[in-house]
Amino acid sequence: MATTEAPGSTKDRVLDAALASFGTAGYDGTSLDALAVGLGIRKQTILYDFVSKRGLLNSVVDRCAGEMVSALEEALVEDQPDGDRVEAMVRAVFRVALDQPVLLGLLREVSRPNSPGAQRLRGHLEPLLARARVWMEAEMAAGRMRRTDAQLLLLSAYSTVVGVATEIEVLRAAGVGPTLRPVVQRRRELLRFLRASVDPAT
Amino acid sequence: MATTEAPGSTKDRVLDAALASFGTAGYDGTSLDALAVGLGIRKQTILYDFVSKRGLLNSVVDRCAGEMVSALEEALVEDQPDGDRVEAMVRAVFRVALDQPVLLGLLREVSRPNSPGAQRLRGHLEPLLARARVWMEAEMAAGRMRRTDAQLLLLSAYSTVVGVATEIEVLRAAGVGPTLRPVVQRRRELLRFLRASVDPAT
DNA sequence: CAGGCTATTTACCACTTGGTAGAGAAGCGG
DNA sequence: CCGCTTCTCTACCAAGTGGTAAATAGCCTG
Repeated sequence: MATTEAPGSTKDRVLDAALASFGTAGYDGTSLDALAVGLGIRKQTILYDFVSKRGLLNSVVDRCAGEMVSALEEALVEDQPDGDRVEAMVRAVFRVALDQPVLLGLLREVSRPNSPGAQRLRGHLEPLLARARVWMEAEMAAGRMRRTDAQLLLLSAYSTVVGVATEIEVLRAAGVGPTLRPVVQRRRELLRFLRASVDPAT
Repeated sequence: MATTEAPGSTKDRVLDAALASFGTAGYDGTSLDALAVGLGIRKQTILYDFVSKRGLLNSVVDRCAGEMVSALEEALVEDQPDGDRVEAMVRAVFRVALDQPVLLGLLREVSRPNSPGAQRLRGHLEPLLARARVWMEAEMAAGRMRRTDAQLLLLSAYSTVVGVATEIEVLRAAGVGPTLRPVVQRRRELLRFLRASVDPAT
């Protein structure tokens, strides 16, 4: 009856492996057979739980988007009086991303338009984006935030996060160890950008 | 005897179509059959010119990297006395990217490590990066540039460019037309970041 | 016209893909 | 022990994959 799956269950292990494979090899580059062999099970066991490859992708996206969204909501609940809610969100996103780098791979794979799962991801993120948009517009109307295009600003921030994925991977490919520095630097950069776009002065 | 192919030739048309397909559908998501049908030719005609699918990808990467590199070299030759060579390079990259957005798709596809073609792209870009690195280190030694990690700075800039690809695509997916604004904004942001990292003061 | 060279075709092949059908197996309440 | 459900397996399939072999057509040169 429990909708949550015990960690370590077959279903959960499949989700983990699929997340990793989709994120690194891409959707088309992932074969159910290879996935199953890697887990020591048969492909049909995967299909029993997820019906189809597409269904598997959807489940992976759902789980990841869920984690991301709940992390964001949590960051928003910590009601800093009016203390930088923006900063809290950015930090939350980067924390999740650093805890589970594989998530970034999936995010990038799924951020490609026409990619299966792109639409599904949008479905998860859209309400959050909408909330952020109306909040920003309220702030702007109240003069606590500089007038700017909320939609554009949010999407720019989003693409920066996805860019971090590329950055980490490129760095690793260039031989630079998985240092924390560039990520921190980039977070600082993003924050500065957001603040500059938001500061009522200027 | 000419190594360059007349535009409009079959080989060139294949390269164009392959670039588009690799950039949007990805390498694994591209089938030679589909590619051929789209061009009104037979798959084996493609294989005649490029030997294998991998060879086709290599040729596409070679051509694109060539355009990018020559654009950069050209920007460097315009010897602004010591006038922002950095700015000239950034502008050159963005100009190429805007003229041929499909290029960004490929760049992103190929920026994934373990991706076929990633290594090849690195092979093309490495000498350029090396040159930039030694130049920056000379500048730093001369005190005309703030001490910083050249490698890290360059890779960060690179990932920003790739990020533009994501951004454009995400914007389009979100219904925002292919506006120029966010790209310009992002270029300005990158320039500011580079200048800040480079300014001897601070 | 013969003979080679280039370009494109038809015909096939071995293999992998995602997906279906159905058989066991393991547990569990009666 | 029975019957039911849940899960995993073996066996198989149709479609599509990249790739090979060989035939055909055009074209230029001798």
